Amino acid sequence: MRLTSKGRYAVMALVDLARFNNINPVSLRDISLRQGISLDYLEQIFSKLRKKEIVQSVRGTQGGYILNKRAKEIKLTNIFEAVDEKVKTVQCKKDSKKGCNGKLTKCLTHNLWDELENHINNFFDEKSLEDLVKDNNERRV
Amino acid sequence: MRLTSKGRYAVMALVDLARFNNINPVSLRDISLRQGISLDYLEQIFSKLRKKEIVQSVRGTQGGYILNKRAKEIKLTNIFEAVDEKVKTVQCKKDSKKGCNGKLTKCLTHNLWDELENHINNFFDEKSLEDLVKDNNERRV
DNA sequence: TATAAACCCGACTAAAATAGTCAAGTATCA
DNA sequence: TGATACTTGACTATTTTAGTCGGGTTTATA
Repeated sequence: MRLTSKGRYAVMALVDLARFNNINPVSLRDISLRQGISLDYLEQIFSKLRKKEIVQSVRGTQGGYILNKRAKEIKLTNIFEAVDEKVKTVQCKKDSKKGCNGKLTKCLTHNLWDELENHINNFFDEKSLEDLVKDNNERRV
Repeated sequence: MRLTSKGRYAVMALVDLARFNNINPVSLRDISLRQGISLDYLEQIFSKLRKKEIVQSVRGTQGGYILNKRAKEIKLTNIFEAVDEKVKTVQCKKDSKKGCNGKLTKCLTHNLWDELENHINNFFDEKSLEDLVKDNNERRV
């Protein structure tokens, strides 16, 4: 099991963005430099974040992105969903040959993966962007 | 983030094995048929489980595998570790250019991934093979 | 003692996913 | 009008995954 870079980058970039928010739009170029993430890749990621209304874009010079909601209201779940990073455990539904979708007796561990998914998602549901920014400021002091 | 088949298969196979334990060794061929997992792939997986002393092998005709410990003592953590399925979140240590290993100011989200890892590992630490077998028997009734 | 069942081991490979890159735009400010 | 920055979609190299394949060795049993 691994978390992909896309998800990590999305969170890193948004924490970066959240710190500068309410002042001016932040350009991807700046985030790219500060966080060491490829600009082109960031553009892909922010395109998704914008479509899911997590950020707003400001075009033109001095443009960039701003948060579209308060940091408190943006949960990690929302971020991961936006960039297609979801916890996948069982594939029972997709392919009728594998997994257990038809037969009641199969998939001895189905329940387990469900539980695990819930466990992880609870963690993501509870953490907001604000929490991360705060957490960061505290450690900085 | 996804859980790979190797980890899922390992758990499925061991639950299957645990149900028949204390009677005779169970052959991979049987597990392969019951669980729909490629025999060759199972052999790879069980080779790792054996090296980590989770199962014992019995060679020759009528051979197979048996658990090397009581089902209660085999935690999911042990299984995942054995098949190299671990929760990977941050790569800070490996590559000195990326991540945050040197610099104190980088990696705004380092703490987060640590927490997440702990959260998931707690789940795996608590679940034993016995729990899964029991859980299964209950639902079967 | 021959044979078949089963484990053992390492190399190979096809397919998918990931992590980007690249090119050609459009909008806006100064 | 030029520079900055977002927008979009196609392309691609690399890595990982999920196996396959071909050869072993061991051992019960007929």
